[in-house]
Amino acid sequence: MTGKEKSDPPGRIKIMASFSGLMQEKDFSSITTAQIAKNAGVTEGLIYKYFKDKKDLLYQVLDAHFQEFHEKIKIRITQATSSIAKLDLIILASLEEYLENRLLSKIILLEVRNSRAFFNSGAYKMVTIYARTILKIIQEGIASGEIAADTNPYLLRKVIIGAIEHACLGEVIFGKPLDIEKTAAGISDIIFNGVKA
Amino acid sequence: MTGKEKSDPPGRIKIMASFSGLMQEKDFSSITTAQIAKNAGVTEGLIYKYFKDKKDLLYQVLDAHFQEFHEKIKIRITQATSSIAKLDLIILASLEEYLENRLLSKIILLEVRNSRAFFNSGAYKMVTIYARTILKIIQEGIASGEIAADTNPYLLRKVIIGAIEHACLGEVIFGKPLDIEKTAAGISDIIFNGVKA
Amino acid sequence: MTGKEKSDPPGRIKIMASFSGLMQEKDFSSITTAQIAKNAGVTEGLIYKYFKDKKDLLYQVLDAHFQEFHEKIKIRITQATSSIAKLDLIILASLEEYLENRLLSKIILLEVRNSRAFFNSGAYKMVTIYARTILKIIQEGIASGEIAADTNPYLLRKVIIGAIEHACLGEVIFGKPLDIEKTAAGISDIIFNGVKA
Amino acid sequence: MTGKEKSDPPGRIKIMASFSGLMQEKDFSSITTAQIAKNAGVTEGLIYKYFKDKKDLLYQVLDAHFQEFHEKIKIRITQATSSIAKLDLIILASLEEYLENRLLSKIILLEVRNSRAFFNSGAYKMVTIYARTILKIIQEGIASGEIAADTNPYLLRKVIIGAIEHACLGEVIFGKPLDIEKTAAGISDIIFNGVKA
DNA sequence: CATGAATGAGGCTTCATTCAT
DNA sequence: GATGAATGAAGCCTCATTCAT
Repeated sequence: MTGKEKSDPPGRIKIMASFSGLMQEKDFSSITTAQIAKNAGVTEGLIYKYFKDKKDLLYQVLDAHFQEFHEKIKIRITQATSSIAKLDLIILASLEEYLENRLLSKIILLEVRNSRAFFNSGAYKMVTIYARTILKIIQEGIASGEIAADTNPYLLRKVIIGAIEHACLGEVIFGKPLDIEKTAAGISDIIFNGVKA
Repeated sequence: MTGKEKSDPPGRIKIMASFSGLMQEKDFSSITTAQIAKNAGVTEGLIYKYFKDKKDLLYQVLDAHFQEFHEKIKIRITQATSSIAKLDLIILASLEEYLENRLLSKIILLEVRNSRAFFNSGAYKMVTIYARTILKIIQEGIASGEIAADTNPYLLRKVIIGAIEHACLGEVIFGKPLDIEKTAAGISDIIFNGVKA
Repeated sequence: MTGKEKSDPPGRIKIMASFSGLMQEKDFSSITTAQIAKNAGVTEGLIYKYFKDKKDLLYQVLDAHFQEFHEKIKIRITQATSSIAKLDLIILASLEEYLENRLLSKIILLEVRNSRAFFNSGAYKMVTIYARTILKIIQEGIASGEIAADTNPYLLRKVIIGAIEHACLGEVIFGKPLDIEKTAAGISDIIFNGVKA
Repeated sequence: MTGKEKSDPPGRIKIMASFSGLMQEKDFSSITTAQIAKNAGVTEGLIYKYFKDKKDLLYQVLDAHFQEFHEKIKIRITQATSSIAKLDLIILASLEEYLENRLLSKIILLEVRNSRAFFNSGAYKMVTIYARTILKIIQEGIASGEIAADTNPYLLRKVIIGAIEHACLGEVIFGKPLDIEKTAAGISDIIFNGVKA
């Protein structure tokens, strides 16, 4: 329905797949166009038929992945009724996705922050939308009285996203296994109930 | 008192200063040895008299900054008595330092995660010590009954560090100003008291 | 007929030619990639599209020259019938080739010995084949009774090759002219008849 | 008696010794002044107090070694009476020295040929003297009727030196052990008696 | 739709060498 | 007699990118 997958030429698809694969193992700046092409069974030149740039390729791939990610989250949220339940779901779903989809998490956690250009990219909009979704739920929670009225919604969002991202770091960087459900529940518990005895 | 700065040759000092300065504006991989040298008023070759590598330069500079950072935090912590007060202080001090010392925060928040090599570097040990300090305080808090007994200390640490780091991101990347004290208080409030109404 | 020159891209050919030319005047380590490229009318980068290394370039060029060299020798040998006549031919042909083909002789006489890496290169195999050819002829000579039965074939080979190589040194290094036929005949006479009165 | 060893300053001696040692393992161009200095327990600058050049250092070291080498040979020769016996001795002694004194052989067999500059160096004179010694003995042999009258003495010398050097190559490059006496006897036999049946 | 030859800018690093102290 | 800080030139190599076919 996005109108993209329809008639994409084989070369384009191969390139994106190749790049996605490489991003699983290495970081952006250490992946060369030569590798991308070779890995895709395509010539280097072809990359520039479909992508303005190496960066453009990154953004387009990221875009595709993120779209999928956000779609999934939106669907799951509808299953929850209370705001807190929704946020719980987001925390859980985000952890799941981050860990399952290494490409996405690596880009969001590691790569993308390095490049100011990213923040002007289309891909960044998706991140923004994700963040806005969270913000809205928080605000609804405050409005509905579920969340304390004096809570700064922006700050809460930061704590939530920060917790999610940091919780994934060890896994993403060192490959340490992580019990997703326990972690999600724990984060949620800390943030909603506080840790004070 | 660290016994390091004493007899360091001028060139070495200039190089480190130059690099520190450049890191304020650009990210590691887009800083060239040529720039470092020019900016230091030194020849490129001299860099390799004092540093094995461009990376080695990064680590040594980071090391110096982090040492200072951790030193300050340790001193301030002693002023607090309760564990929660100590954690409050750490949150505040970390925010302050991160924002004041752009070099440090950029390296920790952005650069360093990209390089697996970093985790074998001496500089990483410092980060570990910082993390351990936080963990200890949490454990003391649990032992003393200040913090809920069923709290997972590792997870709490993740939430705290994640919150701190994420709270700084906007400032670090976009230069958005941040009210440090309010932010610190807010994070603390969320984490210790919870946001549930 | 070797099936190599057919579809070699122009750049590759130019680079090899340029390098061959430069080797005529200078020694390997004092030839720079910049010179090679300039002399070839090509950019430096292109070298690394076709050759892994500067060394790789050397080996591939050497390989091509040596192949030709050995081919010629083999053909000429068939014209001789006795073993001694064959060795005479080899001595003559080797001298001729060495002096005509400065590149080859310089590499074999001077450069190549410096680099242990050479002995693992494909080019070294060719040298081995050349040496083996000589050894076989000697052994045939011994078997057929032309050469004294108590001759150590390996040592004789050493003396032959040593004589050839040393005889060329003056020419190769100082450009002293050399009467090839007389020299060949002289070497042959010394080795086969001995110099004892 | 050469007037050198007398009051050589310690630094000079250390540098030469260090360099000699390094030449045992590596080749000239891959030994750096930094290594020489470090290995000598001296600063790089000091090298240039005593030697014009890195090359100059090479030549002076070579000179010392060669002088010793030639001295030994001269003494041994006097023990022989006939010219052929003398040449036999030279072949044997040369093989011995080459193999025992890796530095010397490596320089003569491998390094030195690469550099035209060498042939203007003082060290080259020594090689010349060595060569001239051999030539003289050959000429005496011809005059005395020991060696065939129609022998070209220059060519014979080439064959002799070529045989010696080539015989050592395998040992020097690959470390293949060599039975010196047998080899010397074999070379002598081939050259003086010929190999024709 | 795709190839593949070629570019060019610049990156990091090495090293012999000098000179003030 | 020796140090050690600093230089500068150049070397090899990498890589994103373009363009004619």
